[in-house]
Amino acid sequence: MGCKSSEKPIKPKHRRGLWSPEEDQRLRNYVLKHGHGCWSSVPINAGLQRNGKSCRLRWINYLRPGLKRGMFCEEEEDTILTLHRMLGNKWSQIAQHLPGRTDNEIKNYWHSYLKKKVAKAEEMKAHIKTQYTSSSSDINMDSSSSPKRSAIGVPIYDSVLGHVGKSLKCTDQESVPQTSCDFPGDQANCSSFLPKVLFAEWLSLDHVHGWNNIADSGEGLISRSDAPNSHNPNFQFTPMHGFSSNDGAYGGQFHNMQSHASATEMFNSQFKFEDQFISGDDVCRDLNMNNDVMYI
DNA sequence: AAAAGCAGCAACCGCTTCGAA
DNA sequence: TTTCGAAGCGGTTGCTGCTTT
Repeated sequence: MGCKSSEKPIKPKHRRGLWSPEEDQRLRNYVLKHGHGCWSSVPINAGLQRNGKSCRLRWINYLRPGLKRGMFCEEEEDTILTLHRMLGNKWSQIAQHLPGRTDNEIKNYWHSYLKKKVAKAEEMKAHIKTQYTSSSSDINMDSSSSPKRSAIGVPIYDSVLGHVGKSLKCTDQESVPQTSCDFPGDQANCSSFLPKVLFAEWLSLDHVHGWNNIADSGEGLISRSDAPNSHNPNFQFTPMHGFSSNDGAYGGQFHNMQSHASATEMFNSQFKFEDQFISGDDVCRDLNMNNDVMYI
């Protein structure tokens, strides 16, 4: 920061509005050739009648190489929903976990589509809830099989009915029906099959692909026997690739977690699932955490 | 066929943070 | 320590194209 440009900007009249292809070309050529350096000098040097801020935005949101254009795929949608639930409107942080997507794009997508989808699903869920509470005698609502408990390990918008089946990804091929809960009546069933805890969100790709490293570094996160393999159907990765261990919302925190207490604190401060706000105590009570290793 | 309404997206605005002087 | 300018970020606006009436 603190770019000290020798050329003092002489209050030029800045063009506004949509960018023309020529402007895009100029900016692209300039940045690719020289780098942006100080954004306020970019429009001057590139011969654009825009302000630096506008150039920066145009570059970041549209011209930057590697940007994905077009529809969001299912995985990306899930990731946004999950991260939004955890982080709120931290679009830039969310964008960090979606390579090729910009914060602006994600924000727009949220406002124009996902927000409504979530709201609709919540509405639906509320409706279902009222139906169940009015005829709950045949539904086992004890703590071990209630949707609340099941939801603990699934920081995904399981209420987004369109995603219930997809997001929850019941991975136990043998014992779990391959249903996607297509109709409301399935929701209770489906939740009872949910894997109990999913911590994949806190893992970086390194951790996903390099369990040896974790063990070798003594930075036990999850016991090695629980590493994802075919014998461990409860283990699951969500589509959240790229969670870095030090800049991610949880990566760093989780790795620095030194005790049950701090884990609880983190849960308490960060996790709000659905309309049931589950405390970290609730979660940790069900876990056996020792020496920085979390057994599931 | 035309007007009104709506949705999606790009861009702008204003505030905050950060780093250099 | 303070000041200033640049960058970053999230909220909002406004344009455009599509759909509905």
